[in-house]
Amino acid sequence: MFTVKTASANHDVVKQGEVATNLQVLLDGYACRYKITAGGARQIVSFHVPGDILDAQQLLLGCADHFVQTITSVTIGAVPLAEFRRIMKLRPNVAEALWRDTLIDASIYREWVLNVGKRDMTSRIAHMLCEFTFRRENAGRGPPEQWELPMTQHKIADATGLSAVHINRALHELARSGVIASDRPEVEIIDWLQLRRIGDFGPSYLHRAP
Amino acid sequence: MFTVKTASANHDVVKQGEVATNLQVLLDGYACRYKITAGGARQIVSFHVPGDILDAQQLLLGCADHFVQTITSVTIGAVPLAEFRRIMKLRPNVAEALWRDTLIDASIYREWVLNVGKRDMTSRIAHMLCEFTFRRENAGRGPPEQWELPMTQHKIADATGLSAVHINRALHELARSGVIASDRPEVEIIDWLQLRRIGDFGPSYLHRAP
DNA sequence: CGCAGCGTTGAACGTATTCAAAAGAGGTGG
DNA sequence: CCACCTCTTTTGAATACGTTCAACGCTGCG
Repeated sequence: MFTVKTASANHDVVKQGEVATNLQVLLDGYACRYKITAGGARQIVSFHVPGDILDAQQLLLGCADHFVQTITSVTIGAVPLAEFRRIMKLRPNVAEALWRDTLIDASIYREWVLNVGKRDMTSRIAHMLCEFTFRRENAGRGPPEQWELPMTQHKIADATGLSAVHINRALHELARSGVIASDRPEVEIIDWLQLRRIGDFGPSYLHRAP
Repeated sequence: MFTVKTASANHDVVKQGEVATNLQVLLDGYACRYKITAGGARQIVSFHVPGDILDAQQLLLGCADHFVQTITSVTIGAVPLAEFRRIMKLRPNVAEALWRDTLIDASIYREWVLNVGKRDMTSRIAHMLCEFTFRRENAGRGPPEQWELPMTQHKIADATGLSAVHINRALHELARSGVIASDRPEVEIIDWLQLRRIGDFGPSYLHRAP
């Protein structure tokens, strides 16, 4: 038993401090998870593609300690928490699958800490592009060679801990060196292997099929 | 049924690429979890205090995608994985508790992405000190006012994405402004509230008792 | 048409890094 | 007990990377 709802772009579907009543699954569109400092600076901590669970945390941890915002218009499947807990009792496999999902999320966060903490501007952005490309394809959203980048440069900046100005320059730099082609908003990966090399990207941390 | 072992400081107890045969629990001492870039740069993604599970990930996700290294000499409890899986089948509560633990880990990683991505030098270091102080006390390792800092400045640098030189300067800066006293290796928190304010630290993301 | 958000560009600035060098602390062996 | 080695901390100076500020063009939408 679940309901389907839609939301427009740039809308918070999970709010900090809120106690969830539903388990939300992203069915179509893209979203991002972010936190804010006391000073109001915003850091995107993950991107989400169709198939991702948006608030697994609330199942066991009370209220949300962050926000989840839509990037595009989305459709979301919502299962009442009580209902979901009942299913988990009945089918331990479901609980185990969710737990596995949580472990993968944690693995991705670790990679992001590394990305934001230790890689330089170009590498950092390339890595982010690689991850999104990979997950996008993995979610069955079309081939990795050419696709429309759903997020603004400002959002990429918030995700990489850089300024929007630099994202712009780095994207042009990558285009000038022939790794990507960027007639916005279309992004074309021209040299996937080179992009992976620049971004120091190895997909093993995503724990998906090779 | 579990065995207890010891390890000296700066020893890898979980290695990247290794498939675990045991579930390891830190019983005494401190440890850190880290990843490395292709260029050899190292980023610590979490610190660990007694009571923490060091390789919950391997339960469901095959081989480790990172390292766990001891900071001090430690004692570790090890439960064979097969044994542990049997316990989980028998007692769903244990599995749920572990899952909950994984969710908290993920929450901490999110905070670290924010910390490394968006906070300035001083705030970043103060936040790290706050978190460690809080978790240390929460693990029953003595009062938060005064304690020995187990990690070197180099490790703090690796954890915050800064250089060791800057950690040194920032620590002195914090000492000069009277927030901490640092006659190394003893650290004394003089003004806990001020340190929290500087570090923009709110413990809710740790999901512990207030 | 006019407004708002996004992308683009240049120049000045600032923060943190890097390099280099030396002093202190702890451990080991002669 | 002292000499020596290594690791950590400390300090200064030059450098580099990314930020900030400001302004303008573009596009889509009301």
